[in-house]
Amino acid sequence: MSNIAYFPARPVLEDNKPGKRERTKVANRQAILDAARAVFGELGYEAATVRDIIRRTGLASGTFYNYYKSKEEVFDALADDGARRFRPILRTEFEKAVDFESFLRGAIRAYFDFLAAEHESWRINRPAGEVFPHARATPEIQAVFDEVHAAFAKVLEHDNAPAVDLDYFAAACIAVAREVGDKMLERRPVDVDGAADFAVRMILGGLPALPRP
Amino acid sequence: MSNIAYFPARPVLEDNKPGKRERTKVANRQAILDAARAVFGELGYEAATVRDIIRRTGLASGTFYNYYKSKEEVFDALADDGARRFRPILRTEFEKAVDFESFLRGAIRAYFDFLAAEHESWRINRPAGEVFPHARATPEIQAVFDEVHAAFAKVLEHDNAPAVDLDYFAAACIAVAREVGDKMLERRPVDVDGAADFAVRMILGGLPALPRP
Amino acid sequence: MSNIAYFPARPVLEDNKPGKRERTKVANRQAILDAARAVFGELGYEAATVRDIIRRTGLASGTFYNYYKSKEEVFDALADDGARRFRPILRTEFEKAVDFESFLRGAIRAYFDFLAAEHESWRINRPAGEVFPHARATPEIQAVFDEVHAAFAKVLEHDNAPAVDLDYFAAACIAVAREVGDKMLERRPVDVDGAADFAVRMILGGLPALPRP
Amino acid sequence: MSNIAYFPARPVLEDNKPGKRERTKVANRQAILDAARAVFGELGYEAATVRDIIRRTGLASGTFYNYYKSKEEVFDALADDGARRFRPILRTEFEKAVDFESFLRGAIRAYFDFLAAEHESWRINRPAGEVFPHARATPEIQAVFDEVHAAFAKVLEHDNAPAVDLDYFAAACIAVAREVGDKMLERRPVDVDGAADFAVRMILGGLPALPRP
DNA sequence: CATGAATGAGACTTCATTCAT
DNA sequence: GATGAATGAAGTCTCATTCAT
Repeated sequence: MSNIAYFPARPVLEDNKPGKRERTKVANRQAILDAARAVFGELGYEAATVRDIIRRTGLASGTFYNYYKSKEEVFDALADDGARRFRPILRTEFEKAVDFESFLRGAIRAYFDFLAAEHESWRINRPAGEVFPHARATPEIQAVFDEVHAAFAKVLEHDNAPAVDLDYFAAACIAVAREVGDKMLERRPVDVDGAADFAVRMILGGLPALPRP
Repeated sequence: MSNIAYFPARPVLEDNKPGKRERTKVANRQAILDAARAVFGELGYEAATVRDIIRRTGLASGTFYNYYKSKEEVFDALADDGARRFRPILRTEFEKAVDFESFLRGAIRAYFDFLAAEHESWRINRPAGEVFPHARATPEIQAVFDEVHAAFAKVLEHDNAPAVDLDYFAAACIAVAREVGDKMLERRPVDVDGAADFAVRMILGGLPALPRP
Repeated sequence: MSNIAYFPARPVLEDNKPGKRERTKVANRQAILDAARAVFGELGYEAATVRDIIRRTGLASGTFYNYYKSKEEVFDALADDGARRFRPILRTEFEKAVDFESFLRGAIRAYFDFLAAEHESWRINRPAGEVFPHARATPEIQAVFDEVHAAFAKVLEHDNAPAVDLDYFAAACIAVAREVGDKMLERRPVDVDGAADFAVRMILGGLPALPRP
Repeated sequence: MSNIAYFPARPVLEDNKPGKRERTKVANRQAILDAARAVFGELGYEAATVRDIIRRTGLASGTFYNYYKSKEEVFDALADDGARRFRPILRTEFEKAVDFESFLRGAIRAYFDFLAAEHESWRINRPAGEVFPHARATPEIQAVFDEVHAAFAKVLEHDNAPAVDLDYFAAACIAVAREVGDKMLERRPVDVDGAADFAVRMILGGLPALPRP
């Protein structure tokens, strides 16, 4: 069933395929990222040490520092990574949307799907009360927030919706999505549809609009 | 309206005049708490060390351990302290409330007032992106959440409001309050009334109910 | 023959004798200094590491840092120590002197005696070409130089000697003393008298005044 | 006057036009030397690392090791370089000399000229108290010292001067030259003539012979 | 109880050097 | 011969915690 080709040691450089060096570099960077994700997941950000991450990669200690300067830097790389993967998804939702409601529904649904998929890597053993990693404001994460903000502005304008305090509103929406998403992950089975429906109704109509369980 | 049993008030000493030993002990404990608040404020929780706290205290290093076992413990004491001071306020609002709306408005307003007052102690120099200290789920903070939860349940029942997913709802409300509160603190002048109005409307009616700026 | 009193464990604090704590502190500081002297002697300044010094003291690694911040700092302490011990000797010579010649002779003689006495601690295994530790300009060493300078000025003035470029002259005298002293230490037996006589004559009369061997 | 055999001159390539590989090799070696000079000048010998030198070179780290085995080796190459350039100068002075005085004057003058010319490369940013690089006794530097020693012996013998302790004397002369030379470099404007005159008189006649400023 | 020096584990980091490309 | 990433030994130093005074 497997048809994975086993590459011979000597890299073929016919076209502009990267040489072996380049490939190990990429692999190492990824290995560090993976190890870091696992370690942060198990110990939480604070308790984790660079040492722990290194140990898990199997690389030499010095190698870590060829890629990242500190625990903080890997962490941000990790966070950015998530944000960077989410942005195109968000953009797609924006493009598909016809009005605010459809955008909101699509975005939240996409976010919850994303959360559920990422869940495994992050949720394991996180010390109670430790902050969700994406809570840190890396530039990439900030960009996502900004994008949400901008999308809201555009879509609401398109709807000829009356002006609101967009700063507060976007913050509140993100907060609702984050918190409900968090709670969603704690339930079994994980009910993305239900959670998304709740969050959307909450934002669009507040308490009276909430679904009856 | 309220018949929730609270923890007993701090026992009042007969003559209200603690002996010397007692006074020193209380003073030391307070000194540590104050130093810790300042240090956490300046360095953030992670970067702060027990050493830093001790240094600022002026006490001997060993003395610290007569009061707290670790940085985490002081932090929790600090957080609990906030929660413990907020709980009676919350309780008062609960007692004054006549329906859900009045409770929500009162509670949020009280929370924002509380935030604004505490602001000074916490906000200074916090590294960008660091999590607000009250984000940690200490028992005392959890108790506040639980209390909100319970109060919501009672008040909504009293209103004969239709059932909702209280867990999601309370989480969402707290999230909105927290986030809008945070944003409020960033604006000058700090507008408690406006922020509270926004949060309440958001929760009660969602987007269509929001105030026009 | 020995009448050294063995002090009981419990320190007697009748008068202001230092307690045990104080005494270990002094002892530790001295132990570090001694270890450092030995290590610098054996490995040279550059090759020596803080670790080496610690190892030799038998103290815990952290203890070192309770006393000195770095290798450099111990080194300077060591150098200062020498300078600090030499200054009173120099002063005495200054006070005994009746003219420049007697001061010069006394000072150089004292310096060479000092060198010879210190010799043992420093000379062992010093890598060829490594600089003599007193070559570093610590404040205390600078003070000795300044004192020589000042003494020269005073004594020459007292002699009604014609003005010379004191800066060059003092530097040259110190250089001669240092270098001849160094060479002196390499010979067996160490001939302090001969070396001092050479240096003094060199300074007072140059080549024609030198002793015939 | 001189019949001292010197090391052979650098072999002149037949066509004076090195092949490409040869040119690169020479250029790299020189680049490393230049970078090292700069780095030692800026950081001092001890603080400087091979890394620093490589970085400044722009070469790959591995390349360094095709030329030198260690920081020490480059340093010695650098020092030797100075000594090697100075030796012919010294030799010329020796050949021109008619007696001790003329040799001494010529040699010191030449040394101070040399110092003043080299000054720029070395003096910049040298940490206070760090030793002048040529203080290290590399073989090539030792050779200069030995040559001074030998020249002194020959010239003094030629002068039918009475025997002196040549070892002390040469050491003292070098010390005076070094120290006065150092001080000379600190003054503005740099007065080579004055400094040389001072050093020569000091050696030839001691204090009474010094110039009045 | 307060004190504060000693402890030593261990985190962080750099560096010289190697070696596959 | 040039390259530059990987290596891992080793050094620096901090920190929480203990415990004799």
